[in-house]
Amino acid sequence: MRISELSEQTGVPVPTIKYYLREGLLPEGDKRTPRLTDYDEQHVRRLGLLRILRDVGGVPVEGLKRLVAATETRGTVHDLFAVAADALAPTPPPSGPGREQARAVADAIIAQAGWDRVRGDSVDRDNLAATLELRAGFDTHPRGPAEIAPYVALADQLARHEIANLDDRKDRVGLLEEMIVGQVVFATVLTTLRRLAEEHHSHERFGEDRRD
Amino acid sequence: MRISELSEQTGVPVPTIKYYLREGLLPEGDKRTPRLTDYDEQHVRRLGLLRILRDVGGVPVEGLKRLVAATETRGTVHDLFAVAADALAPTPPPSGPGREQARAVADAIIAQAGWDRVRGDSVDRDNLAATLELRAGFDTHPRGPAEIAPYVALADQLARHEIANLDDRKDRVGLLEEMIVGQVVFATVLTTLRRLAEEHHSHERFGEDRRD
DNA sequence: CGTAGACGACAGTATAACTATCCAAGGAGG
DNA sequence: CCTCCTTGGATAGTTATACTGTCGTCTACG
Repeated sequence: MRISELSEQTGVPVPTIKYYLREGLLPEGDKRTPRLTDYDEQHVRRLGLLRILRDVGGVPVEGLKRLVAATETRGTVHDLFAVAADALAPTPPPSGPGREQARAVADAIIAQAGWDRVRGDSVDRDNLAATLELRAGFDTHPRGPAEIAPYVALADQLARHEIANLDDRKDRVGLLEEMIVGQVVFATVLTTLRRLAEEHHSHERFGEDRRD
Repeated sequence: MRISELSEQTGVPVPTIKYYLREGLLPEGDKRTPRLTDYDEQHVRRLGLLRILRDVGGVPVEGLKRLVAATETRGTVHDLFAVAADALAPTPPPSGPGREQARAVADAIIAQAGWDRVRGDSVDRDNLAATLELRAGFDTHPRGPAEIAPYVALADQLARHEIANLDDRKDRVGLLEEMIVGQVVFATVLTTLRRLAEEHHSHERFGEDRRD
């Protein structure tokens, strides 16, 4: 199929496809002649994946590049997932004054959860620390790790559920795609659902409350 | 306190403070004379709030403006929360071909959850629909509402927990702040924890799996 | 009384993610 | 064979967001 057809099928404009090609997000097509390149279903699918990650998940193009690079990872599927997790994680903000302590708290939370398969240099350890640090800076509350316990339990549930539901017939990259889409889409869904649920549940407590 | 002091205390550069002032995110200080304006603790706090929402939650300046405007809402605290939810929700992407059906599904999910206090025109109804629509376009799977049920249950739990934990001594805007920070910070925390948990739990199923 | 710092207006910058233009050439229809 | 449309490839331009910098003036404070 030609580039124009690829564009029609996916709804992605031709210049954008060219851009993705340049950035290496989309593999080159089959170059029949220097003037005619052939794209196939694989390209349609990849483009769909890229669009859903960007439009729904807000994953930046840089992250998409890391993800594409991650698919080259050798080793077990577990290794592949670990590299992808780093690719998907935002780059941690520059560390402030309380980072070291926050990092210790983050590590403690992970240990407490029993997540002993998480690499010591996982990007998300720093991300967790950074968030904790900023939060601590805002609110002078005590706010110990106890506050986070329910979220840890929830995340654990969620992860078990999603890992268990992956389709075993797929190949390694297929599994990765399913995992990523699930992660990104359901993170968005969950955030939206949570806002909806708070709107509903705030009625019981605050439906009559006109405090000033 | 002078603007330079406000800057030092919060770590936000003076030009940025001026920018926030121009945009109306920060209330004007007390103008003692045309050349001397006095800022106080309230400004320090507000600046901290703005920074945490932007740096941790990635809330765009536009959203912050809507949030500031929301604090003017009359009515019950529940009404206030509802307006804030709309302010915090991303603007739904332009609707595609399957939006109407997706919106019906979204409404059904909300009804099924028993969230009957959610306004009919809540922005998040459209957001949920938009996400569902994009997801459906990617994967040709059946993927009925059953798939979403566990997330609904989780969001319900989460919302109950957070509403119940709000500090009753605060005034309406104080409650709003606490709710917003909780929502934004814990959305980020949960996303990070989930990636960590998936890294851990993928080991059990895929730790030896080198499939090709 | 001299000057550092504040105000306010406005212009400039950085980054991300596209989008547009151009050109030469190949290929499909007639 | 001729014509015209489309492609590939390179490069330049655009839009949006979120700041950041400069300038002229003026005044509170030492």
